[in-house]
Amino acid sequence: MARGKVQLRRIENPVHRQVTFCKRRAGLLKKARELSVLCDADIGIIIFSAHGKLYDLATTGTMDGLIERYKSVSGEGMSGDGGSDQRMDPKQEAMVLKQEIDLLQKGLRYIYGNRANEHMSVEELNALERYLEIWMFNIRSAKMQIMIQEIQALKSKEGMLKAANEILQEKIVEQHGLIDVGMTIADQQNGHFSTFPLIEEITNPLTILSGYSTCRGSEMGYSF
Amino acid sequence: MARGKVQLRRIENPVHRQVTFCKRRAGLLKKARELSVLCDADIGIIIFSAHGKLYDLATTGTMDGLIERYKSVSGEGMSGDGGSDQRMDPKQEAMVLKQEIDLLQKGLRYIYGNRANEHMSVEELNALERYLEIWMFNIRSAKMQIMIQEIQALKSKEGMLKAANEILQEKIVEQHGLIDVGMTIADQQNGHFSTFPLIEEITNPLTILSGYSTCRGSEMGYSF
DNA sequence: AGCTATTTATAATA
DNA sequence: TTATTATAAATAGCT
Repeated sequence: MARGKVQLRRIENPVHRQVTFCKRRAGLLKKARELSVLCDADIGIIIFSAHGKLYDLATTGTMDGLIERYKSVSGEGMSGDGGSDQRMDPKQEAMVLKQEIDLLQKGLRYIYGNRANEHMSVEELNALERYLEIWMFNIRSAKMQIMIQEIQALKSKEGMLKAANEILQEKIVEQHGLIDVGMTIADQQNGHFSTFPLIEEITNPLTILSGYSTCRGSEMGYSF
Repeated sequence: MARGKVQLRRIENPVHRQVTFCKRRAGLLKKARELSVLCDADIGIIIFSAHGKLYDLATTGTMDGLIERYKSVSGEGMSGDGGSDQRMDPKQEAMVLKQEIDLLQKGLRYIYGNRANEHMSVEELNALERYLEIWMFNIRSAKMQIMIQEIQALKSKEGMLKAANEILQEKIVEQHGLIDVGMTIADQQNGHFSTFPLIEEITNPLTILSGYSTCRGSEMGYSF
């Protein structure tokens, strides 16, 4: 593509061919990474040089994960090319999951093990970072939800207890005239649940994550 | 690459993203075919769109053939996992690792799957959150280290070049009397590397947390 | 889908 | 391999 148009045929000069192979290989992998990032695609590339040396790239998880996903999908869609591009079926989703677990395991080995034995590219590290950010967001959401549910359960329990309390008090008043028990008054003043209204303000975990910028969570099919 | 530089990050506009996906996918496959022909390489590419639709290319034989070849070749090079860590004995480390992986897998299932089927306590979620924070820190450290190493390499290169430059200039002055070349002066004033001292300030990845976008500056050399 | 203005990739070369 | 640079290709933003 420069200093002369290129003919689409095998380069005969071996040196020239090797140089071109190096450069174009790098270019191809770069393009693949860009496409992956820009359009949120998962890409695997396998290159065997003429001499049989292997070069590969997996933009998501591991190559094995992508291969498994490929096999499951390409095997399924035998009924023609009609691309009904709807939501992913559970099988595919499971594949994606497996890939991510692969990446995470690799990350763990990288961090806890000897770094010399595990090679993670800056790209992989970036991918891991993205996952972790999304995770953190989701985990915080989950915690919030659990706590909110718990709080609501406690609230309703409180309501029932209060009601029961009042009924009991009335009964006591009926039986003993003006003698008051006192406990229920103390409980009400204590304000054990007085902080609950504040919960509404922190329901959205975004308010907890100070620096969370690119929230991809909502568009990834997280069903909550 | 046209009418405006593109930032290396997910395109948020869905229409725009889809168009770019189509165009760049075509471009990528074309490049792969060219590389294959020009340099006599065998290439397989697997692309999953964000919605899970599969696009593939095998320049030689079938994808399954390439996958088999990939598996046989990539399997060979694996010389075991011998990670002798000095701090912990391997057995213990393996246990820790296994526990963490279990937790992470559970977390993934929890997030991606049906939450009703996976029960994670707030304690477990907190543990997960702690792990993720540590991970994030470590990953950012790793990225920083890689970049800092590159920068230091460039620095030492610069030093050598400057020294060589001065020697050359002296020689020229010796030979030509007072005639000055000027280039080296310009280079020194230019301050091409004047921003390097700032690196010391951002060595701690925590300071990067909020503003890390995409370091494209020195990406050329990352070939891990 | 087409059309350009620009950005990228890279062939030739050292 | 790597670096440089003139040019060919690819493609982003619009129709």
